[in-house]
Amino acid sequence: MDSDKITIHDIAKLLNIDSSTVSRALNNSPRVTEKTKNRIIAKANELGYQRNHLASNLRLNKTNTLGVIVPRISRHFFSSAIAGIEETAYKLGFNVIICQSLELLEREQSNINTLLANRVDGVLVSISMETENYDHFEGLKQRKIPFVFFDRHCNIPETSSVLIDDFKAGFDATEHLIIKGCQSIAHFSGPLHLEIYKNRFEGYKAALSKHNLDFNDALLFSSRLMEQDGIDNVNKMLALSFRVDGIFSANDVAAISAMQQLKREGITVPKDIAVVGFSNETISAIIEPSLTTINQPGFDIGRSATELLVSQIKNGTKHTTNEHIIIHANLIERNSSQKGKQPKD
Amino acid sequence: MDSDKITIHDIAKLLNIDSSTVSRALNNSPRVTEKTKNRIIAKANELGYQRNHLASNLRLNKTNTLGVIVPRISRHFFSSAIAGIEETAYKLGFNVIICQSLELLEREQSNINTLLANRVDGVLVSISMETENYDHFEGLKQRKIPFVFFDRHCNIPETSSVLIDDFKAGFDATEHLIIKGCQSIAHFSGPLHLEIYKNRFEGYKAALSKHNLDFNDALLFSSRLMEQDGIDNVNKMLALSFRVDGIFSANDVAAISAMQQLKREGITVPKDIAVVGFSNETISAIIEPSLTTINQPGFDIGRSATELLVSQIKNGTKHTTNEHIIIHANLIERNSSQKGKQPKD
DNA sequence: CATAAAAATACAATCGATTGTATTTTTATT
DNA sequence: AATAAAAATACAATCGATTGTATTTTTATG
Repeated sequence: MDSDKITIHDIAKLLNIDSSTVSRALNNSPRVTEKTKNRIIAKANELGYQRNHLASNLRLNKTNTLGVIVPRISRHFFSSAIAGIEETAYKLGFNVIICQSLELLEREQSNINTLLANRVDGVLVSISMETENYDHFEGLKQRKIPFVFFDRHCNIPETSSVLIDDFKAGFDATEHLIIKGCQSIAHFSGPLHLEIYKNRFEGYKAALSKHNLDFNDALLFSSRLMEQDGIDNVNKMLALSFRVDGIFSANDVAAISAMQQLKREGITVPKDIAVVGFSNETISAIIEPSLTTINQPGFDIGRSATELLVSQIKNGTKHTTNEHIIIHANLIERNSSQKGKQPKD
Repeated sequence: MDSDKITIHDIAKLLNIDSSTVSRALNNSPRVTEKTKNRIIAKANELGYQRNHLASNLRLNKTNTLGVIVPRISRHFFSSAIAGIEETAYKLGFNVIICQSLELLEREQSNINTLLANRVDGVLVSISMETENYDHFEGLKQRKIPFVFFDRHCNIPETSSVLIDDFKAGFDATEHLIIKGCQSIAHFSGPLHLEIYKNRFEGYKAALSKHNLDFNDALLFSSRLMEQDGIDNVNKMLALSFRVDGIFSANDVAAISAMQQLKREGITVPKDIAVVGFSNETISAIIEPSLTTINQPGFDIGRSATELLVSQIKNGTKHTTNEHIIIHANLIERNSSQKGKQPKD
């Protein structure tokens, strides 16, 4: 009945053998005969034995736990990534502790302390918008706790990451607008000290350049890409002395609030101004016009980052890894960029 | 330097006292003098001591971990609830393991096994749509692991839950439609074996009854309330021999896909048919027309459920609790229900 | 059959914190 | 100063699994 109180000692006693043999058998050690192994496993199943991870982990000095730091769980991209992380982690025998930075550097630091106190075996991080200073990751390095950045990474030596090719995605998004006929394309960027936004911006410039369009400083709007920022950007943009006919926004949230503000101002998307977003939030397929955007496969990124992290944990500290995995992100063409055509469903 | 390797024994040695005294001091036991307590605490801080929870938990036979089972992390309501759970749990000194059932009974059962194997101290559950059979919760009961339902609960004796008043919310939503002028209101329900949907449905009927409208069986559409279900429901509804002028959907997802299908069919919301949803997904404020809906405060529900669970854990198994907390859910009036008026932003 | 080599299993310490019991130290009382 | 009572601290076992070393059993070989 009290099947959760069964220990290897109980099994040992019932079988008249030593608990060390039971332990070895259950860990499939070659030091135990196949025959006794089978007896032990049979008895363990019969009793409903479940290994006590606390004891095991204490002895082995590990926790089998991964820490995750994301800006915000409720963002679709991050909740998908977490789904991928959890699923992969459980499969590989790890638990997961999730922390939100809420885009605040201070909270990100305290998250790391929480994870340190919990002695996690490794950490997955997508940094906050405020993070320009990476000192708080030194604590992890010192204690030789491996960590992997996903999506929002930073350029410090000897770290690993799982990313999309933000340069290419920015390029694709911008080129798409150009092909659709845009000549004067604004870019709504996030903080440019973050690699992802820098790279998307570089991609934007490269696409302009390829198509012989000049980059105009006045068309770059950098913000935190919150809802209000999309509105503010549109207002600033409309105050310019020349016309804009396309917007590439580095996230969907700002793209959508921008579209709404444009509508309020009597400007038609995509006829007057075409819009491309980034991330493929659930809502983007549903609003009208539906939003052309870059699909960031959150689940895959989470899975891949977890696999990479666990492989680093298993390899031990033999070599400080510096691996970078690129996950493919494709453009999803919807109505907000169909310049010249009437949007249809 | 190796501050994560400091143990109570190190402190004891340096101070020439016994490790048991150190342990007691750090746990603020009255058996240690204030003076030595201070010396010990000072030394612990100096060395950057952090308690090894594995060892402590092994001895105390607990994990300080809560399990959470939700249908899907990426649903806005659940990710908000999880945010509330995590925040509260960390404050109270607990970690959290999150599992997704993906609305599948089988996965829900295996989630419970995962949590059992991890020896969680308590579980928070929002059951899947498939769950009609509650045997898998028996395992928790047998091992005296307390669990609290939140939002999607079930009617088994001796359990606790944190809910909104679904009856009242259903009543409010329906009455709102009636007040706006609807006379023939369809209800898109979830599986009626689930308490929440049953109660919302009862609220719907009660509102009709209060306003002397007959309940018509043909206007009840029960489904899993996925995107496709909203579309299917609309099609069935339009095939009826009489006109419908309002829809109360038990979630936003189905409400939104229904609105889109209505639009495709050339029916105007809210003029021809007014719509009220349930849950206040992020998207609901953004689509056009914006969706009138019931706001379920996910964060608060998560917080409250966690507090309840932890109090049960701390009380031990002295008495099987049977507490039910009701969190207020308010109607958010938006454009989709403004019958007779033109929707505006 | 004897004996060395190999295989299988038992013994015992360990991970770090906790806690009942035993011992030492301090305080109070005469 | 002696002694009992009380307070402070030390000792040692424990939680359950793991693992290096020691011992026993089995197998192989002459």
